[in-house]
Amino acid sequence: MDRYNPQEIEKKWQKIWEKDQTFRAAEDSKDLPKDKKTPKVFLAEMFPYPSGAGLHVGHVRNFTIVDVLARFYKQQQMNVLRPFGYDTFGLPAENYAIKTGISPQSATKTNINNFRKQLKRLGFAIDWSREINTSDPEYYKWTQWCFLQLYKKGLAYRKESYQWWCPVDQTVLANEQVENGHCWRCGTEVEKKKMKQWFFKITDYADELLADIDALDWPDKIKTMQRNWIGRSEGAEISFEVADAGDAASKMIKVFTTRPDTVFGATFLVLAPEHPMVKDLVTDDTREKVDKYRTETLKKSEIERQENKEKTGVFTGSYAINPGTGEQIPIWISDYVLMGYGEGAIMAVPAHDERDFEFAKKFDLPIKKVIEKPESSKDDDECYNGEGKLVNSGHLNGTDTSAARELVVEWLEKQGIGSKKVTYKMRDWLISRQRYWGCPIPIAYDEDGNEYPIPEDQLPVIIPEVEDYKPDNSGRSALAKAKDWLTFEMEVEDKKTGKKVKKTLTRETDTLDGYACSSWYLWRYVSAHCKDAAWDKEAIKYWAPTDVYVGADHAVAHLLYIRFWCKFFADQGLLPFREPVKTLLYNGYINAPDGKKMSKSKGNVIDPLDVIDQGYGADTLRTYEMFIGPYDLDAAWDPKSVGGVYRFLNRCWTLCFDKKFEKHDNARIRNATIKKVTEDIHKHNFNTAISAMMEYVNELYKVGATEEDLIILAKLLKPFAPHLASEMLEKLGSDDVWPTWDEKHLVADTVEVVVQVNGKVRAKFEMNKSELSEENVKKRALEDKNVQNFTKNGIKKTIFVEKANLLNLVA
RNA sequence: GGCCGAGUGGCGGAAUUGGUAUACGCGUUCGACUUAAAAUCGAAUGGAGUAAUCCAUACGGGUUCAAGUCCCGUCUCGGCUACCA
Repeated sequence: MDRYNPQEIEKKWQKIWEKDQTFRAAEDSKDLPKDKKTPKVFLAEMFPYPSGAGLHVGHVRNFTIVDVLARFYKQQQMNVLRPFGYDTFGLPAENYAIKTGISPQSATKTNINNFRKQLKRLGFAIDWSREINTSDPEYYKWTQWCFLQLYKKGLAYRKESYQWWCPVDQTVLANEQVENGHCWRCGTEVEKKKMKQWFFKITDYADELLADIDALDWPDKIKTMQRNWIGRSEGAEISFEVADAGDAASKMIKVFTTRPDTVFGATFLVLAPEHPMVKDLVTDDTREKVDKYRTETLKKSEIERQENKEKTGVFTGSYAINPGTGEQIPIWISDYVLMGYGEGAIMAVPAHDERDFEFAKKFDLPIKKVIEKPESSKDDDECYNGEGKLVNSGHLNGTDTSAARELVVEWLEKQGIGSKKVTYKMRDWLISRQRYWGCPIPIAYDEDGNEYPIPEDQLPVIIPEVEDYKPDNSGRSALAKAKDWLTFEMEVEDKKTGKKVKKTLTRETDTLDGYACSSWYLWRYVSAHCKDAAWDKEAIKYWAPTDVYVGADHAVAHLLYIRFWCKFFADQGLLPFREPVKTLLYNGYINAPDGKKMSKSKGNVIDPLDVIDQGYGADTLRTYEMFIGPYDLDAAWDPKSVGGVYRFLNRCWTLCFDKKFEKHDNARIRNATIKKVTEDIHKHNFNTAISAMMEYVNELYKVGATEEDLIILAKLLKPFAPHLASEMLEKLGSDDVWPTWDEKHLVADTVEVVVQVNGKVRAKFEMNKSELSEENVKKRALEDKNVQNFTKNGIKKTIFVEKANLLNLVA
């Protein structure tokens, strides 16, 4: 008989699947399954950036998880949608173009072709008819359309904002291009430069994005990260009057606090150095020092500002009035107060806030206790930030801090100087990139700088090819160099007269953040080639939302953005659901055999295609990566263990092709294995599902396998090792319908009873299940010499646990 | 500093959620086959001890008839976050 030859059978089955379009799902409304009884399942991985290096083992792990589920559900006769796509915009292609002059368009095409070929060699059950690519005009036409929908509702807008700027390369840098405060290309320290930027108003959805996290079937880790990212805090906004300010515009300073209950303990105010009111608060005496401090802080890089944990600051020369005590308190500026959060100003309560305490100590400012900590409190720090009863707080003395938080706000509200306020750490999503290789923002400007959206019927705004891909020194992308593209004539409504006029407009040269392109691709999949809409209404109703989404990255960014877009489009009546992903699986990384991250520079990269070509084949690779450990944990590659999995598949082969069928009755282990594998796949315990199959095969080797045993084995194996399993099923003349188990086979006639004395195992014996009772077991147990030995001084208590077949005697 | 997760053989990891700790795989050792090696097949494999038995799930306590699992404290590692008022 032939030996197990993965090369041969894998090629054979890949050809068959391609020819038969085995994994094709119903495309549009006409095509959708009428049969409502067959449930649908929509599975996807986070689509990859197709780099020139091709697939790596991390991709294989990610995609195999999806594939196992897709094949498993398909074998269970469900309607499975398992598409694939490429996230192709981005810096690597652009940098490659700058270096080589090869256009990103063409490099991307080459890379996709390579990726597709490799994916096919892994035997993934992909519906290739709906392959998508974000840099395809057919696709980004609809990304631009999405942008316009947000624009129409005021959720895409422009405002001035600081951007990273490299003074040597004369270009704007994305956050990820800034490494420890330095430009990733030339190593120059980067600066912040104020520029007009596009934003999406994700903050409008902050509350819903937060509230809906609870109900998600997502890993807690991600849920917590998203909650922290949104960073909602409830508190109050309080206005402090500036003393002796007269009728000046800056008479009141607004602060945000989560502890309004401590307002009587506010002994000074601190403003962020950038705070616009600082200039009105300085006096002739302090001006020089304040100006110096402000320039120094602004000059400091973010890194320096973070490094220097010691508090710094200067007194402005002005005072504010504490609304509780009526006392005058000094106003300071310090870089520990951030302009971007709350009001950019705080009331400092040094007795009950550690940062304020530190600041007060350093500059010798008064510290006034307003909370009496409860006697039970073990906290013996000088600064107490817990709960307690108020003291030194006028009419609120004796009130609990929790109640006081409400009362203080009510009291301030009556005086018109305070109100409840909620703030978020999350900011609006900055989406403009001064990059060539991205989706053009469909906006143009007239000579006065007025914005005009490109009408939907004129989409897509195509990316023009250029000669030189370098950004120019104005901070604009290389798109600005495409002169023919840059200016054009369009009929628009004149902003003043309201009449239709033809105007010469200049296009926006910023492109969209790549995350915008990936914020809606899951919906494109349901009708990948739909010509007249981003997604087909009927198809989306049938397939979406995504049932299982698998990835290893983008815990907050991408996974928050798709939730935001989903809620937005649901509000426009374009999506019939408010959360895009039901179950999220977040898989771990695969590290090099030494446990370190794989990297080209370290030379420790394992190429999955090499593993296949070494002779192991795709089935071994897939099965190994599922066996390597729990899917959500990082794992180190172990070349020896790959061999172990290959041996296992080889044993499956031998059992099927090289041995005679036996008549042995293996119903028990067969049914137990079906149950274990089925339940484990449902729970995503892929590693233990494979263990169970190994045990099954070991047993069949010992006692001999019947034809039925082998059919079951092949069916269970198919999601993991589809080529081998298909070959086995072909020989056995069986379909691949997922098997069910019969509980009656799992109940044995006899069971092993365990007898413990004081919790330690002292005897084991077989017993007929029908005779299993406390008395019978105890009687048998006491016949045992060992048990007698340990119970010489009598038995105080007997515990019988039927479900564990266990008797514990307390002696 | 804060929040979260983890710590089980030589290694990757199992353990029905409080009920026989160490499944499965790797490695190692022995044996079979072979002129030999590889491959394959079979057996053994937490530690100590001749043995009965004892000791082992990071460490120290506790709850319980019974703890890897629950509670309290300590240590170590990993992730995220970083003056967010």
